[in-house]
Amino acid sequence: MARAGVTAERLTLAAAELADEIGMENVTVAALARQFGVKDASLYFHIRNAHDLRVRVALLALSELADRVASALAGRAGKDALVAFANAYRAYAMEHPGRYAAMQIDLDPETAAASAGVRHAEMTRAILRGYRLAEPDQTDAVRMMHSTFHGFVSLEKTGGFRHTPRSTDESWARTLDALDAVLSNWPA
Amino acid sequence: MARAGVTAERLTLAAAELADEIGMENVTVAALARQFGVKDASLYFHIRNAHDLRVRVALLALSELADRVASALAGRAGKDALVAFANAYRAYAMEHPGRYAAMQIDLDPETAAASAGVRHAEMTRAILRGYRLAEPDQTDAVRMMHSTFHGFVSLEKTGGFRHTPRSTDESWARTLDALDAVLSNWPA
DNA sequence: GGGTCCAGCCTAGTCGCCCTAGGCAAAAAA
DNA sequence: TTTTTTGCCTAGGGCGACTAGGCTGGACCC
Repeated sequence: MARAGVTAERLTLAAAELADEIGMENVTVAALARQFGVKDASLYFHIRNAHDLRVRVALLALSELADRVASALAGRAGKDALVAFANAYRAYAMEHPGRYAAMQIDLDPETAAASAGVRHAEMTRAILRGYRLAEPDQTDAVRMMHSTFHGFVSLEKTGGFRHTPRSTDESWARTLDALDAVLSNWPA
Repeated sequence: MARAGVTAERLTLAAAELADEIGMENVTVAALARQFGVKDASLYFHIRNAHDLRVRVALLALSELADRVASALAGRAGKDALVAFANAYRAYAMEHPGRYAAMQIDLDPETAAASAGVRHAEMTRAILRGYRLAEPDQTDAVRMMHSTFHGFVSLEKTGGFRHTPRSTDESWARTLDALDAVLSNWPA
């Protein structure tokens, strides 16, 4: 019998693409097996279980996102860097809704510590160097930034902004202006 | 055979409480039936299907949250109102993680239009009256506010802030200060 | 009080998914 | 070539979503 050449990496990538097409909640071990022309039981040689698969997709997504943010950030500083970061983040979420959804599962601490989430956090802090914030304001500002980005993207995707005609692109741009303003003048 | 007295309302409430205890993703029709000492098939007389149940829980949660925000807001204005709104929002999400998770499913437009989400939106706009913002800045500001609240709560819950020792309560308070500052001085 | 109706429960059964156990053949190693 | 490992298979159990069809307790009507 010809072997399908399944590996954990190929499974993870296929799961990520499937997630972007049909939604993460519909990515099942059985559906994935079908894509490879293989029985579902066979996949358990490569992944531990369904949760393991989701974690792998989340880690892939975190790493891809960190890469995109990193290259968007190259050579920029201040508001320029803030906007580049934010746009890279939102663009990734819009292009890859399934991967973005996968990123939201909570990883156990050691997995999270070994993930690209760390690079992500470092880049966020790097942006704030342009705004000269000392601790603990810096941590608070990082958290606010991240909250704004994630909250906006998440509400946009679940239709939380649909009831108003205003363009979400415009609102996004103005939100970034506001964020820049408050970071430049962080209240005591 | 003694009747269990199941109604759609009681099912919805029980599902909401179950969600807060074991997580929305574990609220199944079968589990709910067990709580009522009834077979799962029997529940289909009261709810259309599993999705219908989730929508009912979401609507219940939206309505409860709108009530709490409304009473928190009574008699307040300006930053006072902003903080009261935000704290009511976050407190609800922390007390009722399952209900909060249920709120995130996307409702079809007409259901959403008939939901308490509308009251919620009105109250958000009411807060902004204290900051004297005209359209379209008002809409942008509403979106930013909502993004910040939802993003913060959501990241806090999925452990996105765990890698830094800083108290999340403190960060939350400072984030609200920052939001107040930027709303008071919205960039042109 | 007896008959009718039907809401509210039931059993039985289908299907899809998750996962384990054990078998067999192809590919790789010895 | 022989042995080992690897990658797939079939079979099967458990659980959840949902449908079809049957029984019954209680409300209403005469």
